[in-house]
Amino acid sequence: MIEVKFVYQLEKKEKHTNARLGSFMYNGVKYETPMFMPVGTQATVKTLSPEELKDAHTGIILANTYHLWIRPGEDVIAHAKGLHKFMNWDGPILTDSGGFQVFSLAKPKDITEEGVHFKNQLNGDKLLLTPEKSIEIQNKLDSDIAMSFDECIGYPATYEYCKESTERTLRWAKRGKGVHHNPNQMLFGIVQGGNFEDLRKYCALELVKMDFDGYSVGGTSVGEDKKTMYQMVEYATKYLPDDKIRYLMGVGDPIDLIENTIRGIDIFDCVSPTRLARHGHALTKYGKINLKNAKYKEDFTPISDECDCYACKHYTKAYIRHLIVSNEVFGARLLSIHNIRYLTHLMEEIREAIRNDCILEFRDEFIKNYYGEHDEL
RNA sequence: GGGGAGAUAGCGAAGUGGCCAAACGCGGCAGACUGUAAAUCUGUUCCUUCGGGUUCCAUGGUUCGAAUCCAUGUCUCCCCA
Repeated sequence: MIEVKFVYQLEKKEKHTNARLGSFMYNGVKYETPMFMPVGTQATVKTLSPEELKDAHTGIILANTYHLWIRPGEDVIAHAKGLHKFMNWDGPILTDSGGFQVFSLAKPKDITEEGVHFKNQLNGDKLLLTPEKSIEIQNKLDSDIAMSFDECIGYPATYEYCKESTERTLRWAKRGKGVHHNPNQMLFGIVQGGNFEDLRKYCALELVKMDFDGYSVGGTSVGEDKKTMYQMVEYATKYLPDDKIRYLMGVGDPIDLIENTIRGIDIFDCVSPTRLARHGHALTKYGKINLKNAKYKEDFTPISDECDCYACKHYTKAYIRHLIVSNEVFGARLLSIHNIRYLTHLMEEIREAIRNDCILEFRDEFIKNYYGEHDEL
């Protein structure tokens, strides 16, 4: 469907911080960064149609190599002429490599130099995912951005472990790059290194030497506090080239989007808007609210008066609460639509603030509202 | 009219002499969730001034001790006429 990979354009750097405004053209459409990417692990952003995603101003979406590998299998998707056709999404797609599943599913003993041994949770089969295999699968999926196969290190981790793991992740990055031949697909390297400045620096510089199409910061949002996360991001972005896109993996808390934009990140992904939605939570300017709370039982106002999403334009908190409490999927859909739109709108505001060189003021104002003295918190 | 079974927390349902303020499920209330093994998980759910107080249909009894045994009553369900 897409003939050439897209090119990131750095358009502006904010005056007082490392925040960046950028863009790229894809399929005749201009996309702007900083951007938030919803996660669609199994070739679907849970409960939402492509039309609903577009209405929520979604740019890139994510899919997952590991999950699509074990079901339906990359060949099925190749036979469908790629992920875009398979799932009817003509916007950009980024595939995660399976590196997060090393963190979430594998045990330390399952990780070897060759790759990572998994047990297929669907049928018990023994699986081996290697850097080469991950790239081969992503080639077949035909996503627009492939990720290097890495180990997402948990937190806390010792210096020795982080060093060993990060060096292996670098070797894996090199091996993956060696077998990556899809001319329509970009390949990103992933900076690991835990919360150790020298390891982050070393990893970033080594990846840059390998010349990837973009760089991401991994190993965050794995249990560390916010201060540590921001530090890890600073350690990494400092050494990444200006002309390449920077992607912070797995981060989606609203304040984290702002803080890490300030530290030079361009794109983010997170399951939180859709998962929180399925669990009954709505993101608002005045904090996260839990619609399951009894106080919304007869609240016949929208989640937000200012929000332009389908859920806010047509439905009340009381109705959505009823749906969630009744375990009706429409409730999860409405909240997913809202939460994704909330984050894409937040990114629009962030871009506007960068344009106006007032991202710090924007952050302070945001925090005042989001964490202020409001009963929603 | 005759025979049988039963009544336990908001609901369903275990428990049939002490380890019972009473399992478990549902419902209720709240919390967590960050490259999705997640429409999941956790806590809590008689009252309380946190010392304790009052409970297992009701009343009376047996017993050191009763949701549990006995008597009577009330109510419910089933079968036969």
